[in-house]
Amino acid sequence: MSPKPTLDTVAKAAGVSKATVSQVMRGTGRISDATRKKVLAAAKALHYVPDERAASMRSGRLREVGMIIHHISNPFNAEVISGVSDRLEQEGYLVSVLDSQDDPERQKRNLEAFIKSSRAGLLWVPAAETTDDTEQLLKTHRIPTVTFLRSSGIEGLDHVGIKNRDATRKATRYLADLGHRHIAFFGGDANADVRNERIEGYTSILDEMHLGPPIVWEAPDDKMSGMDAMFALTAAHPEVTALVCNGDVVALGACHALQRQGKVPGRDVSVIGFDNIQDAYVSTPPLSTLAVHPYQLGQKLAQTLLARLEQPDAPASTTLVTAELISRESTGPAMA
Amino acid sequence: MSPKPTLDTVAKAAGVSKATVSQVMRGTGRISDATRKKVLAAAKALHYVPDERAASMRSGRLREVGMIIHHISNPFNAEVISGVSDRLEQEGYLVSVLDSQDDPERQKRNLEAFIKSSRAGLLWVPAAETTDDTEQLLKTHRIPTVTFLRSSGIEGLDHVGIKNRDATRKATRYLADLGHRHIAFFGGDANADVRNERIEGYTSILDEMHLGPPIVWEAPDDKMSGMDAMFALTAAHPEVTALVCNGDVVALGACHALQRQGKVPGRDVSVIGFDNIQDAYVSTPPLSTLAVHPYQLGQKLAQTLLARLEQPDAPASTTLVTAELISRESTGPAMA
DNA sequence: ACTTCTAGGTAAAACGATATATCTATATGC
DNA sequence: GCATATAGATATATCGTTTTACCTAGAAGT
Repeated sequence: MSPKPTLDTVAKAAGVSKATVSQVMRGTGRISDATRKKVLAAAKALHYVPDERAASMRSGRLREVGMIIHHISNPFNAEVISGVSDRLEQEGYLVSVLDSQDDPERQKRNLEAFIKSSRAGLLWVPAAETTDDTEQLLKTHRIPTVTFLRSSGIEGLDHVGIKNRDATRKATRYLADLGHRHIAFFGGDANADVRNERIEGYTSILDEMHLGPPIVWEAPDDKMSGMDAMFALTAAHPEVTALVCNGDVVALGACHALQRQGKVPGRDVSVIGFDNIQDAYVSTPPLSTLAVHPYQLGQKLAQTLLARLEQPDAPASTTLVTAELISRESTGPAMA
Repeated sequence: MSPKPTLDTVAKAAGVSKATVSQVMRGTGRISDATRKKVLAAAKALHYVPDERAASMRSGRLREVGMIIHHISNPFNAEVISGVSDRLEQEGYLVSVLDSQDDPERQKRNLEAFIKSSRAGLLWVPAAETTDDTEQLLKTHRIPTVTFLRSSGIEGLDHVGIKNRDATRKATRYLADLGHRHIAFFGGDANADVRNERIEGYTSILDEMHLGPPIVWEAPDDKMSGMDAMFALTAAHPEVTALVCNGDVVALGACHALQRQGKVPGRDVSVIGFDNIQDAYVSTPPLSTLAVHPYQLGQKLAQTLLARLEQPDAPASTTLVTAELISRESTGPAMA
């Protein structure tokens, strides 16, 4: 029944002033041991918890950062979140997550709510078709923002991403060294920047090793679609014996398709995924893939935001983390 | 360079008082059309956005609710979140999510941060080993809370759950009707309430149909562990020909184990999962499962919280949604 | 013409914290 | 012994809103 205790409540109970209580709670060190104990006792007894809203309003220090990501259910993202939270919690920040579901409308609503609620900064995976007015929103409100995985059209934002070009170069060269001569790039959405970078890496190796024209095949990023797209690809290009994929999920879909055709991934057709999700190594056969450590990426992300908050006017930074090629059983030498 | 615009900024620009601007922004309808237009124009020009913190402090109305869930990456949970958000956004609430990772320590930190930041209410999946002091925290601060999926030890909280007992009764009877005589319950953690309810349903059918003593087998909730546990189960109980599982993931793990043993799920051993995740119907063979519609569950959840916020002193409610049996190819008649 | 009502607007207090300036003893310097 | 530090506590202004009560004109009623 009693209303929420405030500084005043505690002050009265301890027989001191509000100012004193405030100083004790923040540990400024200007208060004597005797009164400090008194105040702490009173605070504990009343279950007093300071109201962050009031504190942040007056002090101008925000202690909460937001994340807006395209798919909260993606296991990779979940690991990123955990890396971010661990690092930012150390500095006393709370990290709360919004799911845009890769929907520009929803993302805009998220962003508007985000702005109203005054957070210190934003970690953001821009939705696929982010509209200009959404970008405008971020620009005019000058929110400290770090994008990750995907970059935005906005100048001057920090970014943490993956060395995509590098990664697919590694994967493609690996397949070529195994003797494959007809390698396709499989999966993803045509107008995605990230995918284009990956295709660039793939194509560059093809060029360097004179392996003919690139074969690039689209497929939405789920298993089912991956399977269907793979049926289409094998019909159109029966000569293909190796796949560099835009993601593990779609790669697993492709493997399924192969199996339904009586082929064995890793023997008849080699498949390399991207992401190293858990399913990649419990599938049959285990999937070769390009692995990025999402937890570390999350920590890097947190680090970048902290630096930005520290120095709001520093020039924008771009950090790219390398992907490592993990060879499992879905890849093997080309058959003679 | 200009600092963030406030009510005052807009008021000066429009040549009216703060109070007037405030009324226009909230649409109280007491302001004439002429001045309203003036104010709105000024607000737009300055990109003014009200500060939720100040507003909520004064009005006492909170417009943000939090969710704390055990695994943000679970696709089922992601769907729940989306149902919750859609419903609560209609009422002008922002929904932000924290991931406890099923870790009691992290959950407690989440909760403490949550309390400081003053949100209207909490949607909560209690972590597996939730400690007493965590529960105490919620109780003493009287936060409007709805638990879901798992229930807490706290009296008087609303709850939205699944008719677990009912679901596994359906599944077990279905298998028995297919002629199976040795049905095991597979997966989950020994001391989980939800699992116990499911085991109860399973056992009750065994009793009614005189199918011998229950066989209950533990397994952590990932594919790999499911596979390993299944090897152990077949070794210990070769007579088992059907499985009621505690989740799809673990069920898929079991199917894998069967395949590695040269057996065919649905022919040699029938398997029923729980959750109906996307993988369940793109696996080979597609997995029979108990389906709960997570989006609808989310909406129900939002509805329950809204009702609680409306009537803080209403008696606690419990809502259970039914799970539907979806029969796919991982189940079939017992072999003669 | 005089009261009474109402519409449209505003001043000022409040929400719960922090920050700044100020106050009062007591300790210190010479 | 007198000025001056200094430590410990406090009064008060402030952050950006909402709310309440009040004010002022012109409209309406008689």
